[in-house]
Amino acid sequence: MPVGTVKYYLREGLLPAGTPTSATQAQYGEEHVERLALIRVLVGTGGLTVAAARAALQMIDAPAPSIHEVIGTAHQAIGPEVTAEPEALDRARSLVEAQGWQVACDSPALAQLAAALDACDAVGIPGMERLVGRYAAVAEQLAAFDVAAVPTTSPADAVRFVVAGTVLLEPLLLALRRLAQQDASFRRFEGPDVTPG
Amino acid sequence: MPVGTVKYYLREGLLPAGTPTSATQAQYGEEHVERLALIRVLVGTGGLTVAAARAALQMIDAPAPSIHEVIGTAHQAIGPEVTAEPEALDRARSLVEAQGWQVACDSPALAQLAAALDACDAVGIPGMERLVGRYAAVAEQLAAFDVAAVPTTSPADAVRFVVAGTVLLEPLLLALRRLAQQDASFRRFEGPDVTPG
DNA sequence: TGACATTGGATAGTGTCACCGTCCAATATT
DNA sequence: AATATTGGACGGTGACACTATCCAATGTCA
Repeated sequence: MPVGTVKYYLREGLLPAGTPTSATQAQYGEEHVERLALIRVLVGTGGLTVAAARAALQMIDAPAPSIHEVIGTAHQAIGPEVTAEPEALDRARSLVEAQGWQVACDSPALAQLAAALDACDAVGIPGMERLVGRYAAVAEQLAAFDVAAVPTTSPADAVRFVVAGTVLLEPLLLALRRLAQQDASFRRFEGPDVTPG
Repeated sequence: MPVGTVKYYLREGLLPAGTPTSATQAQYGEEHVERLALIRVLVGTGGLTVAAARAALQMIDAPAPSIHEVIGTAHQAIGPEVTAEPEALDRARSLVEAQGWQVACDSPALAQLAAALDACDAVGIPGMERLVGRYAAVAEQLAAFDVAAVPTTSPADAVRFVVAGTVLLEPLLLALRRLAQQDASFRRFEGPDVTPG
């Protein structure tokens, strides 16, 4: 990892300064190395901006007492900032309500859902209602795994898991979906029989 | 939509030029408006770069005969370019094999999966094996919906659906997962009883 | 002890990306 | 004929994640 990048992360407050031993020297420990790995992963694989990564790391440094709160704050810090029309938000809210989900009515994920629905409408994806229902059912399964996997050993562990998991399992999920799509399309369109010709 | 942006898309080859009626005039039709909406959605909500969007649109303009091929090419065009170590790639491949999935052995989604797995390792997410297996099962469900929903009315419709669906259903899925997480964490951590205190 | 390399800190520069502003000449419009 | 609009070319802008340069102070080694 380039030195300049480390300095940049120090400057941006992602990486805490070492304990200074003199005017031009500071001591860094194992914790700093782990922190750097976490930053690289959040910014690199997770695709977070450094601002979002800073917010995420601050949550890890100062864990909120309630894990439910942590998840909400993590979503706030991590998710892309999306603005949606009020009526689109209402649609998203009613969809969530139809699923029987309890979510904060000002959650940024609602705006993200609203924007995604609007986008699908704009290009006219056929059979969206059915698809959304099934996606919601699947999302519920995923969330059950995620939340069940949150360690209860200590608040710090829980926060770290929530932040890292929320960010890192997204690319994992998308990659798996793509691979599964390739398999499914192979089964459906290439089939067991060779393409005639 | 600002005029400058439209000009930019024209310059970048995302939007085909209108039929010129004179040296300083050109005719645009409904198709161009639809195209603009598609572009906005791909680069806005879908988060594609203009280069990726151009590749995606080129697929729509010149549909490959086989839909399976289209999906592969779409993943190539749309997905982030990720490089992974050979051993990480092998791990991803063996995971895919364990699922019984048939995928092209050079699919970019494999590199994405490998990178995601490496990232999870780097920060030490506990219980990854179980989680990955469950995520894979869920991804299989999703892919089944997706592929079953591909219209067979015409190759053009199919390609359009695949490209738009691949891109747009990702933010939808992520938003739904976040909302479902909030609900699940509410149920687990806030519970039916009010926090004592 | 003295030459040299390294470090921390500050500052400014780089490359990329999506987009926006400006200009000009040619054409519509009134 | 006067004015407005358009297409096209070109350069500028702001955000972002770095990256290079400089300097003074310190560490290291002969």
